[in-house]
Amino acid sequence: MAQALFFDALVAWQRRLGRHHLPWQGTRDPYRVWLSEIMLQQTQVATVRPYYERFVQRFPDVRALAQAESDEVLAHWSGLGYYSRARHLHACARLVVQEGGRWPGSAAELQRLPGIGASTAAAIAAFCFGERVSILDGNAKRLLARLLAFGGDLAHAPTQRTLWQQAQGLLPENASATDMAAYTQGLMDLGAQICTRSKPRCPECPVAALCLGLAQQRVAELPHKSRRSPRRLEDWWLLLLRRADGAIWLQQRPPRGIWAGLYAPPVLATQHAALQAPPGARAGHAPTLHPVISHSLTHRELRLHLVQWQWAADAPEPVWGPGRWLLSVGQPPVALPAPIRTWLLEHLPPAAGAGTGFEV
DNA sequence: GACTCGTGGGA
DNA sequence: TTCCCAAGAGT
Repeated sequence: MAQALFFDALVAWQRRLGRHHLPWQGTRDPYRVWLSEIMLQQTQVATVRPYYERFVQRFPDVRALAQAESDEVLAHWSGLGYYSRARHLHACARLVVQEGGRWPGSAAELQRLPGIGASTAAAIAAFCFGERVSILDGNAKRLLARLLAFGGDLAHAPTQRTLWQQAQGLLPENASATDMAAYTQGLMDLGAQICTRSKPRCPECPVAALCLGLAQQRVAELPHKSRRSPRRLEDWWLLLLRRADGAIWLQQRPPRGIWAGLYAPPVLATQHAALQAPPGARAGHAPTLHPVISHSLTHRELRLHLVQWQWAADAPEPVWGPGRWLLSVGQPPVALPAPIRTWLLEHLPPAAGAGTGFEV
């Protein structure tokens, strides 16, 4: 197919009808572009927007981020998911600051930094430096699979590499820096607005005349991806130690696995263990069993059983550590898993001096 | 290569 | 309800 026609048509369309007012646009500051790309990994624009705004307000540049405590960085990521992104983000910021605050100037070098893979590196390099490299995010995969009538199974890595080579081949040798930025944004915008997963708006597509998938009437079946994740069911027993003033004991989770590094009630493996009065509980008081919370992750379906015990006024700190008592989820922000945050918002006592309206 | 890692939205 | 998946990367 005619590569130059596609590139030029997409650039022109992006300038006229693409998105230009997202919070992370209108800058070539690698810090902001990088931050947005990390947040947008596997996460929709509408979800990211408020997180991005809060994050840049608190951490306006890479030095501010590098100097922050990891707990506070995680707290600002709380609810966004895939928390290893926040850990890598923080490590990456410290590496960049170590290098005098200078970012690598190419996609190949960017990709060596933690949390930056091939597609994110290409996005940053194209937006900030106009480098002639192609992204291959979910939008680009879907769009290019249809455009090229590429029927390979995208669940397989070799197939993705092939598509990436095709994507790279669509870039004109003499593509300018500003065109590369518009083109890269165009891939994302066309995928998000026109070449959508279901009900693509082909009549409005600026490259419909070039689309092999459309010509072959295969748009609905492309892209092809096998394998769906089996989701196994797990029961977690959460120990809610409640102090007389309403505070709840939270324990920092281990550095690997689900909710790594976040704060949550201690998790016990069995119902039996959760129903044994923990040391420090008020004698003679039975536990309260709260309604089960169902929470689904990519590979698991969690059933969270919350078992609440009253904490004796004269008891020492709980033996489960490191941890902390929590009276309010508001200020300062705390790194909580989403379902735990939701539950605490309903069950913690109203904030002292309530009515500020910023408890979330 | 196959798994793992969150959360919310849409069909 | 159930499934897919969204500006993917690390192990």
